[in-house]
Amino acid sequence: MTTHRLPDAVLRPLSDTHAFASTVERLGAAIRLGVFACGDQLPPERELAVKLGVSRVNLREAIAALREAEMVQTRRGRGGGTTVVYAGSAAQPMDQAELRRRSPQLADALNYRRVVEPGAAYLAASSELTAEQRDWLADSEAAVRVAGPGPAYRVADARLHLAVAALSGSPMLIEAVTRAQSSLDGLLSLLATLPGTIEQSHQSHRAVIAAILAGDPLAARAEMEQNCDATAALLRTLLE
Amino acid sequence: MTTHRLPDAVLRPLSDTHAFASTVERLGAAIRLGVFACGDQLPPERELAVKLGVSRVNLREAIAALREAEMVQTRRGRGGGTTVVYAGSAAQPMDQAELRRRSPQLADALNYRRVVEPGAAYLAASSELTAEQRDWLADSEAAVRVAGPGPAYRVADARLHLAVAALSGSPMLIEAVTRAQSSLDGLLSLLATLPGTIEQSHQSHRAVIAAILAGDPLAARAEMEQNCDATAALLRTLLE
DNA sequence: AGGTAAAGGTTTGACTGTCAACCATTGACT
DNA sequence: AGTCAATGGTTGACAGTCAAACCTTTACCT
Repeated sequence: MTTHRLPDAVLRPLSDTHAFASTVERLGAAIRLGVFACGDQLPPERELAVKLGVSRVNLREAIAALREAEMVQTRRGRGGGTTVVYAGSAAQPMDQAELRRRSPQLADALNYRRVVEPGAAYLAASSELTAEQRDWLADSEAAVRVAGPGPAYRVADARLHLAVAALSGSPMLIEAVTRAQSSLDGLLSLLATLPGTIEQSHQSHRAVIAAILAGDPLAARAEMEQNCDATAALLRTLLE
Repeated sequence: MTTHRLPDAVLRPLSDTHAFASTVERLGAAIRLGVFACGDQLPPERELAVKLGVSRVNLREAIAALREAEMVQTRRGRGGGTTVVYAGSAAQPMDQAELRRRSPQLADALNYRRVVEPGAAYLAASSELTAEQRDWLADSEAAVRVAGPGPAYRVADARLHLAVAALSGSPMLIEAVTRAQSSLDGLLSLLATLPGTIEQSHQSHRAVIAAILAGDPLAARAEMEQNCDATAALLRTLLE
């Protein structure tokens, strides 16, 4: 029976070995992806610890690590807190060695992304959006167009994709898109410097957002698929 | 700026507070979903602990819990081990109270499933499948047709869907489909007793598998979407 | 100036999970 | 019968995690 492959396919170690490392990873990803923009303040530690589901002690260790990496600054006292600094360029594009080493996971993430992001776009287009939500989408799209090449572009792009995911209204899909964007961050940063690619992406984004705002799920999905395919095609050549 | 919603959408507590509970959950799900069929032996504890990424002590506690629930039996000594018994009917269909309580999560899981399962079917249809893999698919589909209504049907159905996911070759998608199936298990068990529904599913499954074997990704996805939509339509009426 | 509130910083003790080594039981082989 | 090997069962030391209480710093308000 070939069915015996199922256990090996399904049973996997839980990635979350150490709460500390996992928190560094998640918080770092949130900052790199622009969930917190440069200059933003993180929520107070007590609050953030609850949101992340870790103890304050551990969250503090994680923040200390990010401070070490010069991604955040901390001020004490009333009105103090932890401030994001230098967001975006903290994601150094991968070098060749790392690319080759992580090639299988990256290829997987590209496939995954091609499934979940169009799915999120589909759902977002199916939803009744409030005026505020429509503005958010439009603003995010405009921000991508305004951002020049480089880290700023990458951050704006991630924010747009996460906004689409958020408007899908599905927590499981939001998490999925976040994971995909996070896994591919180093890779997508490589594309953020190619003006030709960026111009193409602008059109693609415009089409996706227009379809979502028009309430056309199939079109939104198709356009998002095209967007993923276009970037994936460029990236796969780097993954030999 | 409405963008301030991003942090709340993205930052979520990690569900995996206790390794023990999490292991019971994952192992139990694997058994309920038929990853291990009734009569199968689980791998030796030392091996399984590694695969699940938990200590042996914790795995043992989890197995003890499953033994308490009469889902497995354990024999000591050489050739001994833990054997799955009673697989499938251990998933009691949810009652009204639980349905209403978990309604939001279930609705989310239905959406999620509608994205990831068709995506997995698409990828599986895009892959070059070995003869063995093609047989696995065909056998899984036949097993669903042979299974009568009730728990046996639910298990065979889950195995088929997981097989499709496994053949997508994408670990991230396999995990996604596993999560979706696991979240919806209690709900889908409710449908496993309706002969009309089952007959409809048979045709749907046949179409999905045929499209995958024919190497037609778009058709495979479309058919899987129809399958998800059909069950979701029935289930959503239960989620008021 | 003084008080208060809001933040980060620190300490402590209990709990949980992990790891490694060892024990006990059973079947299979010689 | 005797031995071995594979398996589950048990224990104890160590490290990670957490919750809660407390300290320190700082800005704002009166």
